[in-house]
Amino acid sequence: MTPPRHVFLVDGSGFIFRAFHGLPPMTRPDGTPVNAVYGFTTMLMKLLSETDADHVAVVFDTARKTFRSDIYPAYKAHRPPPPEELIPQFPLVRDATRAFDVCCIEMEGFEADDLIATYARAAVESGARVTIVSSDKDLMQLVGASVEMYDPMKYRSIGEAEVREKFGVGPDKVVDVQALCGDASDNVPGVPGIGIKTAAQLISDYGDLDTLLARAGEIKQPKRRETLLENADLARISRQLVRLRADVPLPVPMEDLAVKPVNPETLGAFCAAQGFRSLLSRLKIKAPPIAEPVRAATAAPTSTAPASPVTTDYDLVLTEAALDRWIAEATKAGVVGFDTETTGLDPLRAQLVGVSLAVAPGRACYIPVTHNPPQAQGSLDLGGSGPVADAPKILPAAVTLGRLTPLLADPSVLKVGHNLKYDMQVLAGLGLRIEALDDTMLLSYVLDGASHGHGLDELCRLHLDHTNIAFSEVCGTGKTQVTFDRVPLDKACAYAAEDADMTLRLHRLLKPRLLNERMVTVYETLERPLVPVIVEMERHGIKVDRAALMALSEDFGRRLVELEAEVIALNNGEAFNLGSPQQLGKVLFETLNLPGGKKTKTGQWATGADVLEELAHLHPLPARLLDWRQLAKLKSTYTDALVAEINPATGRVHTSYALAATTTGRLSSSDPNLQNIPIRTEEGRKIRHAFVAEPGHRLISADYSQIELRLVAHVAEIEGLRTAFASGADIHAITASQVFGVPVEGIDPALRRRAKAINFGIIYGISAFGLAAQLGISNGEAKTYIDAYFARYPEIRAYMERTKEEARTNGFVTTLFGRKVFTPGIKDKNGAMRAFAERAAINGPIQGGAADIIKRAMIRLPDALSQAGLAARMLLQVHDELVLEAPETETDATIAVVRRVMEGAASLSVPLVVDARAALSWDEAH
DNA sequence: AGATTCACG
DNA sequence: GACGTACGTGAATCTG
Repeated sequence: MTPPRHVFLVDGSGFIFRAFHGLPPMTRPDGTPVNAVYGFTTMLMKLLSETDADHVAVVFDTARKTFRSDIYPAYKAHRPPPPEELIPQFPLVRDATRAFDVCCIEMEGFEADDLIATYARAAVESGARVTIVSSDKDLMQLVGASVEMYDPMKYRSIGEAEVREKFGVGPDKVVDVQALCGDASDNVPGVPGIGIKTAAQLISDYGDLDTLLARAGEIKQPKRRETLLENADLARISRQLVRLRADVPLPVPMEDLAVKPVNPETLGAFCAAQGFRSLLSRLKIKAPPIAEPVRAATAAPTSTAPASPVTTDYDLVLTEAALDRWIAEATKAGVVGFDTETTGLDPLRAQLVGVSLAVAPGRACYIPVTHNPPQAQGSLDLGGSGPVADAPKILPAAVTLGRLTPLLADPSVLKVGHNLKYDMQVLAGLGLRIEALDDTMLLSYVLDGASHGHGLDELCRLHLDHTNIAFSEVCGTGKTQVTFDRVPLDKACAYAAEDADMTLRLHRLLKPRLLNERMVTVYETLERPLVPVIVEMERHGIKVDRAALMALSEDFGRRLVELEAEVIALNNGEAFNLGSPQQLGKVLFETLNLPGGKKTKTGQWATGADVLEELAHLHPLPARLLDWRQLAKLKSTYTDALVAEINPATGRVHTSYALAATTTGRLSSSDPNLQNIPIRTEEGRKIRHAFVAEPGHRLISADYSQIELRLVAHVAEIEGLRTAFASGADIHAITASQVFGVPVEGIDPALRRRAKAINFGIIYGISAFGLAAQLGISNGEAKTYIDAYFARYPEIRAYMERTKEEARTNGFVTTLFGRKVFTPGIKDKNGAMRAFAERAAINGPIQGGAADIIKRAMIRLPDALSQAGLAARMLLQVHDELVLEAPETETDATIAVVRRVMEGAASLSVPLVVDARAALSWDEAH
């Protein structure tokens, strides 16, 4: 028997819980939930393929009762039973472990952590290194010279430095610190009032817990001294609870942990039974490497560079013949991974540098279009000799683009990209169009929502166990960063071809999931067709009146100076930074001694607008400061910033819409954000007034009236609201009348305002606290309103319960178009977290449904306009509003088409109503 | 980098 | 009984 050299101890129980909460729900064909099993299986597959460990075990907890409950009955006693969907997964995870021919270890009366401690000790004593696969902080006490931890979900190693970062002390003192600060999630009491920071300080000062407790009388702070003296026993008990036992008799001898080669058939059978088809296909791809296991090699590389599952064959295309071969191959395949490389991130300014194509996994090429590799110093090289002459010669751009154009336009060849919006923008600048496209970013977004990001690198790590070449590795960072056209061709090829290759591989994995996971409709009718529409909107941009904005900036700047002087004067001439909430808090509540100060959760004085408004009754300073803040915000975020965003080539402002960013399916806008242009105040509207139409044109603003409340009425089937909407009258007044039992004519503005606030509250998953804060009334009063509302519209309560239940069962809720809005935290043991998730779940179908409807309208609008012979262009989307620019002579006809398309984008049990107007500026059109 | 504040729907 | 809350975003600024 060879002694172990590197032992892997996997915390199975810990992983199950994290995977369950961290991964979107998945079910086997028979309905058994398997998301944690899937996460576990991929994790183990990855670990085993990458590590040089020669001994591996997965360690589990058994029953809830352990020796610790004898010491302290409350230990972990408050934990709720595991979620129902998790229970069937416990045995399956053990099956998964056995499918890899890896040992499962567990023992009555001991936690997995104690077994891990024991095996780690045994391994270290026999001279081996140990890696504990877990992120559980309770295991951090075991870290040492030969023992490290590895967090399998964050791909992060935890050594002494990371432990010190977490606990403020080295691993040997972790137990003492935990004994003092306790652990709420395990019900370890600790010493009341002592948190992790204080505990670390105390242990650092006194060396260890026993010394500290013996000398507690010397502590200066009276409060701290007393609690320590009083709770010394509690600290000692806590230490017993957190200290892991390393002396458990080994249930399985160490030599049994020796790694055995995986039997692909056993593993394949298991994956097939669970419906893990993506893993199955990966197994098949990996068939040769598995037949000759990576870990059989004694000097296997460490985990940083996982072996690629298939051999890669990346070709740098420099001749017309090669280019033609690749294009022919792509055409024959009918599907091609596609990516562009450019000189920058802004697609309107970036230059195309090269294009990569992938025709099969591992088979890809890079076609340079315009490269300017760095010239050797001092060599201007006009004579054709020297280093530059040795650089490979690329095809003329006109030839390359000429050959690519028909491929891109060919509707029978599917171009698969990742965030194709970007590539389409760049190509559009060269007059190239793409027909027939799929976007892996959008596929990932509709399938997995916000459970993880949708960047190419992240998806490759997640689904393909592959770490892409980093952009920074190719182009450098900071001052030494170069644009892609300066990168040597071989390096550029390796990077660019990989992106196209990985995109195609992701597509093979993600596209088939659409059908199983019922996402075909959302992807095909809402997401994919929106891409070219957004491309056009972004490229077109909107005109802003530069002179008007600059004049506003100056005006705001002058008034800011005046206001600052006034505020300083009101602070007895004492200068401070008006933009610093911290300094302002001191001025208000310490210098001026104003009452009613609240603290934020970090212990700072809260100085939000609501606080300042309250204080305005007592002192002139807060009101001045509010004015200052408003102008400072408008100047820095809008007037100054927007002028800087004007594209010199077009004279217009071009925002960027994120298509895969929000949890609910909405778009978001950035660089600059044109979805939060001011409107609520008079000063703010001046900024909106600077968004204008070109000469001879008009801006048209068309917005859905009350679309979210209409969706509530429809989705929750609220009869009272439905009839109210059908009548076409003022919805908030009708609500007020129905809820408060007053005839509509008798509704005063205050009552209407309350009804309006409740209507909004419903959309947000109402709470008495939230409504009270909104209306400035007591919680109790808010509750009576909500009760009255529920009494009048009983269907709303049923909807809320139904939606929460849907979220608990599935892990997501759905919109009327079938979009999934994931609801992480819906089963969190923390009540506040859970309540938050519940409100988000209630809001999901409403906000998401409205997002679906306007997306559908946006997709239909361009065709509808051109069929009507209208030249109008869509410029902006602001969630429930579309902004268009139309020739002056066509405004009425355009409004008619826009209204028809928007109102007809969905057929609900309540009418969809659109308000639309045309004017010279956005302010007047809205 | 995180917290705070505030602009929008 | 206390806790911390309205839902969803992005940008600027201060601070450690």
